[in-house]
Order: sequence, then C-alpha cells, then structure tokens
Amino acid sequence: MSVGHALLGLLESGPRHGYDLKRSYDERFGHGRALHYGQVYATLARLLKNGLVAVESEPGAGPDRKRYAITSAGVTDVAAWLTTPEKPEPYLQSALYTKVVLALLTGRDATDLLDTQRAEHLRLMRELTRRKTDGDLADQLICDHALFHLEADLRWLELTAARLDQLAARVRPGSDPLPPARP
Amino acid sequence: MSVGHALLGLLESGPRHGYDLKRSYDERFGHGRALHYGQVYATLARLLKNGLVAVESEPGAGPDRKRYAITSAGVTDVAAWLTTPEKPEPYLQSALYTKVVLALLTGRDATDLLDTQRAEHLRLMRELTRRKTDGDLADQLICDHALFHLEADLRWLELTAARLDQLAARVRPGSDPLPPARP
DNA sequence: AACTGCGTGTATAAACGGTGTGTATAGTGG
DNA sequence: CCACTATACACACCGTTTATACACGCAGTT
Repeated sequence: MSVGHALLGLLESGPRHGYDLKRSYDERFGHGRALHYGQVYATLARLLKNGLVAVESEPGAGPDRKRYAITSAGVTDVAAWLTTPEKPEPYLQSALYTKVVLALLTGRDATDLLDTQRAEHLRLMRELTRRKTDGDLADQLICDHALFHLEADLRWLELTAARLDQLAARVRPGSDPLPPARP
Repeated sequence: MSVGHALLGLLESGPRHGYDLKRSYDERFGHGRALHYGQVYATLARLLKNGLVAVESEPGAGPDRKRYAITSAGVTDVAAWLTTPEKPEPYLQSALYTKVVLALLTGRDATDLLDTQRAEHLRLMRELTRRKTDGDLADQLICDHALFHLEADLRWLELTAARLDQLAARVRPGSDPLPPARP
C-alpha cells in the first residue's frame, strides 16, 4: 500500500483534508502522474477502517469537509514502512523478458521488438535529460532514478539481442507449428 | 493487462486448460513468483468476456475441464501488445524516493534508510549472482535484468546519500515541529 | 444599487473494472 | 483416503470516471 503510506506520511506533519492532501501528494510525488480524487478518498477510507487515521468533522464555513489526522497506530505503521527495505522482486517479472520469450515462442521477430524498445527508451532518456536541466534538486533526483533504470534496460536489451539465437534454441526445442486460430 | 497478454501468448501455441496454462506460465515466467489459480481463472474469464479466447468444453474423462483457445481477435491483440513498446513511467514513481522525502519531512534519519536499503540490495545481488551460475540461459537473462536494475538502484542510493543535506534543505524550508498524534 | 446567473474552485461520494489472494469444492487414480 | 487435477467464488486493493454540493466572485441586467 504505497499510496496509502505516502498519504499517511504526509499526515504526520499535521491534520489535513483529503483535497489538500491530494494536492500535496501531487506536488511532491506526482511527477507527471497526479492522483485521482477517487483514489485519495478510497485510500483514506481504507486507512480509517484500519484505524491508522481518524476524522474530525468540521461544521464550520465552506462545503462539507473532513479533517483527517494520523493516529498513533498510523505513526507506528509509517515508521515500520520506512525502516523496512523495499523488496525489488518485480525486477524478476520483466515485461520485456516476457515479450521476448513470447515473440520467440510464436515465431515472431524478436529483434524488431528489441529495436523498437531501444528507440523508445532513448527517446525517453532524451526527454528526461532535458527535464533534469530545468528542474530543482528533487526533480533531478527522480529523473536520475528513472535514467539509471532506463540505462539498465538498455544494457539488458543489448545483452539479449546478442544472445537471441541461443535463447531461441532454448525456448523452442521442437519447432511446433502454430495451430490456426478459431474465431 | 500483462498476465492476460502472457496467457494469451501461451495460448497461441495451441489450446490449453487453465490448470495447464498456469503451470506453463509459472515455469517460463514465474521465477519465484507463481500465479494463483484464482488469478488464472479470473483472467481467463475476462479474456473470454472480451472475445480474445473461446472455450471448448470437454465432456470426456477426468474432472470438469475447459479447453481455452485463442481467437483471431486474441491473436491480433497479442501482436499489438508485442509491437507496442513498454512505457517505463513507473520509474518516476519510485518508492525509494518517496521514502527518502518522507523521512526528511518527518525528521527521521534518512541515512539509515539508505544504508538499510543498500545492504538489502547487496544481499539480493549476491543471491541472484549465485542463482545465475547454475541456471540456464533464460534464468541468466532474467537474473541479469534484475541485477542491472539493482545496480541502478545502488547508484541512485549513493547519489542521493551524497546530496541528502541539500535535499533536506529543499524539502523542509520551515522546520515545523511534529504535532502530537491522536489515538 | 440590487438581482440574477454562471463559471470556478473546494470538497466528497459512488460506481465500476481490473488485479491479486485465499478458500472451497469436486472428480480421478493410486 | 490421499494426492493430484481442475475450477469457482468471495473478498480486498487499486485506479478511473462521473456525479454531487456548496461557496465565492464576477459579469450582465434591470
């Protein structure tokens, strides 16, 4: 629950409305990917259900509004989240790898796939490098993170391209023909 | 819908039962993260609803079983998926970055966080390197992918550690004290 | 000057679809 | 009867879209 934890973390600096919280999140962690309101309120409802936040209704001026405050259980939860290292298991479930293997399995041109992906990655790296130059330190750090990972992908794409023939031999031991698809 | 596409891709080599399909997936793409049956059948139901697969009931021997076959629409869908490059936007929503910023915002020790994460990454890299040596080519490729990305994370962790003071200054312009949490 | 109406910003809720997890169920073969 | 094959169901999370309600200010009207 990463969005939930982030919202909880933001709440640790003081009680806030959902609306306000959403904008804080977007400003700090959005980076071209703003949250939807639905997600914010659904997440807050979940946090409320789990006792990590509490609401104080505010009958005062303005439209209906609820102030969310983090509870002590919530603080404990954030602390646990921050001290537990992330497990990067997802790197073992690479969509790129899946695509290459499936392309080979179905007799498609895997080289095309690798080339297309490389071009897209290079395009994005140029864009991010541009974005880095006129951003503040926080922007630079997040761009660097993405750039490092794009570069990692690029290295893997090269490595895989060089071993495509070997991989093809492993992946399709018997060159079974494709059965006709049925409508 | 990545799991759906992968299953669809596997079906292109011939009709299969859900159970069979699950095992094929785990063998080729599982890598320590096997699918749950529930996920397989839910995904197949969705593919069926969207007309990407068709079922042929098999009243023959054995327990109730359904053979799933890919449709021509399904083949088109797989082809489109394989030719469209992946958008690596997620690299801009790094959990690591989020944690560092939140640690700074709430006055925690961000250096600890970076150190802990570095240790965990190094541990995993040693494990993956070991796993690479006694695996086949497919295993080596997937391990390399993970290793490249772990290395990218490591570089970012070093970079961030070196700029922690600057980042802290940017992140907390006013050193607002934490309000007490309420139970 | 007062009234009307309308757009904009603030704030939340409800509904829906995809995805993943856990559990239950049922037949078959040894 | 136990393990293996095979599926279904229920639930929770996550994200998107759409609807709703109120306040505020401003433009145009009379």
